[in-house]
Amino acid sequence: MDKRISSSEEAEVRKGPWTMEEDLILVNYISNHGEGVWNNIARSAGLKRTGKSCRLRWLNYLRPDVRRGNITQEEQQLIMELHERWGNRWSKIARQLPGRTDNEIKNFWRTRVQKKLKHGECLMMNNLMLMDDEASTSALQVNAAGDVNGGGQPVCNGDMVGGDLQHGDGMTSDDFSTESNDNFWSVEDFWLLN
DNA sequence: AAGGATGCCAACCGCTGCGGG
DNA sequence: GCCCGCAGCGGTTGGCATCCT
Repeated sequence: MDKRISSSEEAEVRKGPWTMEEDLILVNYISNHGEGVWNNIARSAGLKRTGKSCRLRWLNYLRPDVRRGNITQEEQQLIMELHERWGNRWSKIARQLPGRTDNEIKNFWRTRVQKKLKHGECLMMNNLMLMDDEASTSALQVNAAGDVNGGGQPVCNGDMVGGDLQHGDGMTSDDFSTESNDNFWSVEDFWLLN
């Protein structure tokens, strides 16, 4: 390896949260030149980011068709079904949900669904342990392996409807605006700016 | 009101597959 | 057939926000 090059390049590469300026540069560049080889985009646009990082930022945040905000009940249902069918194929699942990114779905699954499932599993385990020690372990294995199958899904769905969805339903448009607040800015602003 | 715990999300990292030279 | 570079994917982490005690 050429240490000279790698060290100087490393010093150039920026990491961490994207600034508004960087976002603007990337959006402008892509709207002018279109998508292409990401490493070239990063270089040509004058961004001190890796192509990988640019791609991720574009796909997950800056794309004009990206939908942000709460996952709707229909989407949750669909995610459940697709996950049951395909497992952790997030990109595949995301393609069935227009405007949603694999990252978003993955995060959604990990933070909410999985925890609900875990909770459901705990409740289930408690019940089973009351019934029979041996049976509880085997039942748990089946549940864990089958993910949202069987016992998982009802618990999850019911819980979600009671918990997250009362958020989601009541907040849809409102939440969209607050979602992109703080140090982040609405993507629509970008496209308006452009 | 303050501090700690928890949840959520953006971004990074490492691996894999694919296409071109 | 092999090597290299790139894109895409899934897992993981860090930091901020919110909630709870």
